[in-house]
Amino acid sequence: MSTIKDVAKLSGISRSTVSRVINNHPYVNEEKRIRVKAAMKELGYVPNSSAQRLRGSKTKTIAVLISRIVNPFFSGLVDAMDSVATEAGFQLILCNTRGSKEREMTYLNLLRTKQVDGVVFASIENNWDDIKPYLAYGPIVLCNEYTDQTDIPSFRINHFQASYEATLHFIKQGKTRIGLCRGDETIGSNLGSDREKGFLKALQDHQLTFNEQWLFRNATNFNDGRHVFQKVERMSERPDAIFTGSDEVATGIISESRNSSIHVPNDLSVIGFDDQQIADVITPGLTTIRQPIQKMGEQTMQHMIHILTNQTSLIGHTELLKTELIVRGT
Amino acid sequence: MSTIKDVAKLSGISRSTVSRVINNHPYVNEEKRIRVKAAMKELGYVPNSSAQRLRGSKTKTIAVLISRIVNPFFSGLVDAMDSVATEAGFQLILCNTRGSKEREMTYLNLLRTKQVDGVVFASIENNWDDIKPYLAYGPIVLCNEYTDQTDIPSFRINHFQASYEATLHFIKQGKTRIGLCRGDETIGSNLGSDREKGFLKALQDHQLTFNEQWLFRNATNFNDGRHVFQKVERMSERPDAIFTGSDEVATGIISESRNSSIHVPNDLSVIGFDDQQIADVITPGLTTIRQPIQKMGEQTMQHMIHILTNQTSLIGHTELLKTELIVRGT
DNA sequence: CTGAAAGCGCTAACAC
DNA sequence: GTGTTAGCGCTTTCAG
Repeated sequence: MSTIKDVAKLSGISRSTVSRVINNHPYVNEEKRIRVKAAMKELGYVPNSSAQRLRGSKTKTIAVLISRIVNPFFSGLVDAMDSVATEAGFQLILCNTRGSKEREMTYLNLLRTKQVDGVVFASIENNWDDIKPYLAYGPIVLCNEYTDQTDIPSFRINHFQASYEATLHFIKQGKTRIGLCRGDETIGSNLGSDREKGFLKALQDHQLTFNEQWLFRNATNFNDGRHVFQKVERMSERPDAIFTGSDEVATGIISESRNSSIHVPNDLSVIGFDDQQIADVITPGLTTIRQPIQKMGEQTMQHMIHILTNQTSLIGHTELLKTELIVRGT
Repeated sequence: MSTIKDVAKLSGISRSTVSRVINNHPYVNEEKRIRVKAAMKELGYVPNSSAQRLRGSKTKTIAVLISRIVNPFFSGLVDAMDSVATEAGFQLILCNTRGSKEREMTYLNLLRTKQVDGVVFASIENNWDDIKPYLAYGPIVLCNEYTDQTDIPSFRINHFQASYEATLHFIKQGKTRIGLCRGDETIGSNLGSDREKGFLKALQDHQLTFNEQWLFRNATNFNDGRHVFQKVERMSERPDAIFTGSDEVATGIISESRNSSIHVPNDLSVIGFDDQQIADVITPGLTTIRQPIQKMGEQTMQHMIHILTNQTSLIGHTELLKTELIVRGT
């Protein structure tokens, strides 16, 4: 493994000038620049990034925290972020927390140990109070998630409103016994509770009462959806519509309904969230709320890179992206 | 940001001993160990990983190359690898090549610049000749992909055989005009060509001829599947069955067929690859070849970590995992 | 068991 | 424009 010293020796030029060539400094004699480049090529020299990092304390690496990469919502987000990051010369460390608070803190420590320049939270497990101290070590940007305990930048949709609209759609269709699936109750996040509030507000605005039995907690994936349906099946008083927090859950419900006499959408309407590929392909087509996933990921990463590049953060900058209700068969 | 020097000063103990405490060396006086730990805590000290890397030339980081994270096959693979890596204290850098040779080489350079300890190829774009030289900088392990140009470890299925079996299934059902979708033609990879060979061998063994028109190249995602169907629709002599390289492509074909008079599976049978969630949910259910994605990812990462930990590689070790034909409606 | 000291490879003043 | 030099923060001989 050759070092800058070897290049200097071979080319007969000092280390500092070699370094200048590496970093494209101006004011380097053209002839020497060529000699240095030739030596670098001959030795197959590449700068050692650990040394550069130690010296410059920049890693050109960003940690992206998500709960499950296999969820198309998150892989879409990561994909969008990756495009922007790559373009700007940054790498991404994949931080798949699997919903674990401990793992989230472990990843957050990458910031303290200078292994990453910044952290993007696309899912959030811990209370903000526990995360806040890490702001001292580098920028943190939120994507999708948010909390009223802080005003750091967040790129997301208005979950209250989206939820209100979905519920309203049910009501307009004459549904009166409307249920709700929500995800885990993360203390530090307002996402789930805002969705619940929007849902309840819509019911309240139309004089509908809510049966607590129709609130399904911790429903986040396909199998959870199947279990939700099984529970519904066993109920004496069943909901006639369910607003789910994700297309995966909704798909699980629809899939499981096929083994039963309860018909979707005649007996049970379903609305999903995200507008994933599957929503368009399943029969009946899944009515769902489309999130601008790509835009959300791109804007988040652009902002992070802006902070990292210009050292200035737009504190309190919250970008609210538009959602759209996609009406299909369910 | 406090350093080892600060800890040494505060505790009144030398840097070397502090370092020993950090690294859990034996032979450190218990009382001193406690004093050091107290000082570390008081200062909120964390070792700077760039310095550790520079000194020790270990990064505890592995690069995973895939072509598209939004493909459920790859996100499943990454998820499995991540579990194993995290468990062993390694991080993953996500290398989404998007099918670009250049980007693949850029990522491969992480190995040269000592930013990662090893590289896993779960997709491969360049010719092996161009990748080979990088073996000098660290271990490379293949997952899913392979090439006969090298015998480095590979964890994968037998694509020839899987393809043969799928084609045989069509033949047993009385199909005679069988088409094939394959992905990009990567020079360095045998995957696509082996699938094609298995397919052709099955036809040949049953005295069926192959119409070149029914070979669809560069079909890798949902939209490609839709285009394939559109092409089929315009043909005067249509295939009565298509073996696709992925469930995504198959889903695209089925989805597009709904706007046409060609009925799946009556007029056109389809077999997918991977057995993704969607195969079970779509109607009609998609017949497909199940790959042991999780096991493949886990074994690959276990092997990589084994190499990194024990400095020994099982050259020529190819693990062939079992596939299973899942028969559904198409 | 512990401390002093020598670097790992690189960059950035600083002087020429 | 260019070379000399002093570290960045850490680990690891090598003596004690």
